[in-house]
Amino acid sequence: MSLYEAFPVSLTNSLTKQKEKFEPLVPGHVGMYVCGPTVYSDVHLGNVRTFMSFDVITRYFRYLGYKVRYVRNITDVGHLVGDVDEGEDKIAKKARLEALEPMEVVQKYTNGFHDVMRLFNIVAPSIEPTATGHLVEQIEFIRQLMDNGFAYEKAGSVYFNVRKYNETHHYGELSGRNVDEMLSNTRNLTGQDQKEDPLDFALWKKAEDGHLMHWPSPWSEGFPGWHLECSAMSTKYLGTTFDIHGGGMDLKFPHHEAEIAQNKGCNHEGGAQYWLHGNMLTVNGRKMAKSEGNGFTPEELLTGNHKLLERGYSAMTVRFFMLMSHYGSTLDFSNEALQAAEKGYKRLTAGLMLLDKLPPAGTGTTDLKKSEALKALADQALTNMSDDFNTSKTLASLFEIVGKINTFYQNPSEIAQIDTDSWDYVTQHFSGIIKDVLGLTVETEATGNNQLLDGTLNVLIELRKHAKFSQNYELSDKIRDDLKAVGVQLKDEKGGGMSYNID
RNA sequence: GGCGCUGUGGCCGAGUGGCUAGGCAGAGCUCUGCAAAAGCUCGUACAGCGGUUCGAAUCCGCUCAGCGCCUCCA
Repeated sequence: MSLYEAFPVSLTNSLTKQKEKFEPLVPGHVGMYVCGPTVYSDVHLGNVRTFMSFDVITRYFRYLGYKVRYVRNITDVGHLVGDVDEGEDKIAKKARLEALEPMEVVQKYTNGFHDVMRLFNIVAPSIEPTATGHLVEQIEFIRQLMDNGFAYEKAGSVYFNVRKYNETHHYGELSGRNVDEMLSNTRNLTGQDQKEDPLDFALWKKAEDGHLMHWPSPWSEGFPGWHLECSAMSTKYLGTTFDIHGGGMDLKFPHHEAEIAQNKGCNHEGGAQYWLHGNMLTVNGRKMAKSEGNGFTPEELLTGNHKLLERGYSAMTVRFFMLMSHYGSTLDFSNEALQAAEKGYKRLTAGLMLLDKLPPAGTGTTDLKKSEALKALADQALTNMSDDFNTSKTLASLFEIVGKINTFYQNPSEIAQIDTDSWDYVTQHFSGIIKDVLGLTVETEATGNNQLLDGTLNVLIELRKHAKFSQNYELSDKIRDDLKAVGVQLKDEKGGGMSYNID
C-alpha cells in the first residue's frame, strides 16, 4: 500500500467552498498549476508566502508517492496598469523608466525571483512557462473563443463577452458573484469605451504608438490580455481538465474567474477540479503590498534593514514562521512572532540533529505499548499533513516526537524498549517530513562543515574540560562566558562530554 | 454599496459539539560545581449578548471590532 493510500489527502476546494477528498484524474499523478509572479519588480515576503505554501503542497504530494507535474508561470507581459496609464503594459512602463529593454527588465526580475526561491528552499516547478513564450497558443486560444462566440473584435482589440458566456455558464461561480449584481457595482473606468460591456475583459489589446512590447496577431500589432496566459499554458501542459489550480487569494477575482470562463468558453471544460487559495501575509493586520508601503524584500529581511524589522531573520526562521499557520489563514507578521519562530525552529532542528547521537533502539525488553504510541506520533504527523496540508498541526506532532528524542537522549533505557521497526519508521518520517515535506534545512550544518572552526573550538573545549576536571571553575566559566559572548554556546553533557552551538 | 473572511490564554497560532494542540514568554521542581540545554508540573483562553443542545470556543441569530476582493496585486 502506498503512502497516499494510507494517508489520503483532503483539501479545501475554493470552487465548492468545502473540504473534499482529493482524487486525481490519473491515479498516482497530480497536475498542478500555480500563478507565478509578474516580473516587473522585486518580490516581497507576501509573494513568498504563496509560493512556499504550494511548495509544501508539491513536496507533500511527492512524499506520498505521487508523480507531480507542477507548472508555475512567469508573467512577463500582459498585465495592464490600472489607472493613468490605461492600456500600457506594466513591464513596458518599467522599461522606459529604467531605460532598459523590456526583456532586460524581465530577465533581471526573473533572476531575482529565482534567487529568492532558492533562498527559501522552494523547489523549482516542473515547467516554468512564460507568457511571451506562448503567444502562438494564446492567439489560438482567442481564435477558438471567437469561433465559439464568446469573444469579439473592436478596433484591433479582442474582448471576452461576459454576458454571452453567462447565458450558458455562471460567470462568478468561483468568487460567489453574479453578473447582475456586478453590473450595478462596476466603476466607470476611462478608456473602456471599446468594450461593449463594462464586465468584458481584454483578450488581446492593440498596441498604442510607442508601446514597447507588441507582437503580430490576426487583429492587430499588440499584446495578450490580463488573464489569457494562464488558461493557454495550463491547457497546453496539463490538459483541458487537470487536478489543482493554485494562487493567492487576491487573484480569485477577477483573474481566476476569468480563467475559468476562458477555459470553459474555449475547451468546454473548466480547467482545474480543485482550486486552492493561499491567504495573505499581513502586517499590523493589513495585507502586505507594494502599494501599502509595508512590504520588504527578502534581502531586507535577512539584514534587518527595514523600519518594520528590529533585526534580521534567517530564511529558515521565516520558513518555519510561515509553516506555523495554515496556508488558508491570514498570517500576521511581527518581530515577536519571528523571534518565537526562531527558537521553535532551533528546537525542532536540534531534535533532528540529536537523532544521530542517540543509542540504538531495541536493545532491551520491548515495550509494545510505548513502541506503538511512538509510532502513532509519526502517523499523526502524516495524517495532519493529509488534512488539507495542515503544517501547523503537523509541527505539533513533530514537537511531540522531539520531546521523545530528548528523553531518549537523557535516558537510554527508554529507547532500549522501543522495537527497531517502530523506531526506524518514526525517525524516517520525522526527518523526512522536516526535510523533504516542510523543506526545512539545518542551518548550523554549514558551520559543522567548517573544519577549521570546529577544530579550534574543540581545542577550547579540551582546555575547559581540563579546567573543569581540576575544579578550576573560574577558568572553565571564563571560557564558556567568553565563547558565549562571541556567539558560541557550550553545553555540558552527562558523562563529562561537551558540545557547542553557534547562534 | 455588493461578495466573502476573521476575532482563541502575556504573544504567535491550530482546533473539534463532550476527550492535551503546538511554539515563544512566565512560575515551580529535577538534573547540574554553577549555567545552558533537556525533562516533569502549572496558569488560564476561546470578542459581547441571546438561542439550539444533556452538553458549544466549536451550530444559529444579533451586536461590536478588524480585514480581503470588487482596479494591477501572491
